[in-house]
Amino acid sequence: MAAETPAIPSVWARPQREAEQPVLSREAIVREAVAMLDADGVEALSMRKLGARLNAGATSLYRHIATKDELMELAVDEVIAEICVPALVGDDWRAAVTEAAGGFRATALRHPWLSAVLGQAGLAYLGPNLMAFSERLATLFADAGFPEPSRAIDAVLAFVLGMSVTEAAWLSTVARAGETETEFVARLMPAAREAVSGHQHLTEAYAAQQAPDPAEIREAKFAYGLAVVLDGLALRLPR
Amino acid sequence: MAAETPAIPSVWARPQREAEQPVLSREAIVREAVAMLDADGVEALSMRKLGARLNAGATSLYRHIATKDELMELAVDEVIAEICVPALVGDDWRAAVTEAAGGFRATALRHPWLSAVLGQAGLAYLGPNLMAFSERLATLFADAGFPEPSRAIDAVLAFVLGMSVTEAAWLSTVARAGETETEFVARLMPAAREAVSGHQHLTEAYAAQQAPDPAEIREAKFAYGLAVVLDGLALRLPR
DNA sequence: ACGCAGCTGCGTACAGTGTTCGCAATGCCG
DNA sequence: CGGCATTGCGAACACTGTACGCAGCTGCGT
Repeated sequence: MAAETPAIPSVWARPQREAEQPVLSREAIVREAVAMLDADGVEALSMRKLGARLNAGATSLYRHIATKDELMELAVDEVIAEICVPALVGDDWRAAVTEAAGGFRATALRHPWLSAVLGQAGLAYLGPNLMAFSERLATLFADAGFPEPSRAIDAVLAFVLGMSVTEAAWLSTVARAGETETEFVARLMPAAREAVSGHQHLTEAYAAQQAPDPAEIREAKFAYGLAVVLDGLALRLPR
Repeated sequence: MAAETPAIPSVWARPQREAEQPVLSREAIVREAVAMLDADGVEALSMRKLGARLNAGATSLYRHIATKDELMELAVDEVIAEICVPALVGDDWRAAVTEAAGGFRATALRHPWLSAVLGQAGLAYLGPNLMAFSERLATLFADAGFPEPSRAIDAVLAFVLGMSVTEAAWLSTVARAGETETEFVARLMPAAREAVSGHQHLTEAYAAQQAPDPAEIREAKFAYGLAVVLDGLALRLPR
């Protein structure tokens, strides 16, 4: 086996920073990680693959990031920034909260891995974007006149998170199967019928919901539940 | 290197089914898996370790279980069985729903890995115990006279799941640190103060909640949010 | 202008993961 | 007693996250 050519030292021989790919940075890593997570889900993200996408070795990433878990925290905070919480205009706090809740749901569905990560690490993150999100929510509820804004926030966030977790997990399963939601539902029908057999109310419920589009059902569920929560909160407003 | 001794065939030489440990069965595997998950969390469960705990090789488990994901589904359904939903007596549906919700939360906190798994798979499982749970909830809400029982169920389940996910993830983090909740809170204080600095309402909220026991705060949050949801649902009862 | 320190990238290596496959042993049934 | 289906298992494969030490580049102080 011949040794490699001794590599004449020349400017032209040197690779000149690999096609001018900009340097590895924490921001670039997080951005690319989010892209990979969006594209192929949480189990498709490995340090080696991520490094390859950035024209870098796997272990180079560790110069900018302590551990994969930390990378996940950063990715979470990155997408949290997408949610926008409107300020309160007039006294229509319901509209504002509804928009914020819808924004959270939209983000969770756009990045279905988010729910899985939150399930493992909770909302205990201290990232700046999550903090800003919470603060905007807090001002919203405080401006609306709620006596215990943080309690109200916790209630609506719990509902929104629970809904989003369920929906996102379902969508991930559908995506893994590589089918559309309607196809998947059709293919799951036999097993579902079998599972609910012998349970009277469940069978009725299954028979009842026959909307053309499963996405509409999900959206209606979310709207209904959110309205319930907001109604409950409204009772706690002074006057 | 000498070959092993040729193993004289004798009754006494044969291991006689390894200390009379009962045979490997699906139920035994799931039971032990739940025990390991409870003890050391979701990342401590590996097929090899699980096999070792059952005096078996890792790959022997695959005779009874198709894949680790399937094992997780079985584990989830196993612990779901712990939640008991009371039947409706009289017209006090709030008490019944509150008890069911509390049961869900208690189970989720007793098995903190549950939320992590549900975060990846949602409530889309079709296990018999989950089905029975849903059916009992459905009869409860139907008996209470709700026009759309499944909508009501979805709303309260979303809230309960969201709360439980958050709490369980927090508790898992605390457990990984190997401290009590109060210790961990104390150690996290500086970082938290730093994170909320510059956010007026958050700072106030942090200053406000100074209960002696963090567990009490969590419980109060849950009770408050659940009351909100139930109030909202009550408005949807006919009459 | 030069030397040196520190930062960045990376190849190798390690311990561990889920899962497949072929082989051995066992228990059951005719 | 013979054959068969089931069960357990060791080895192997393709991966994973990450520690470590070495190379090269950059920029600073003198």
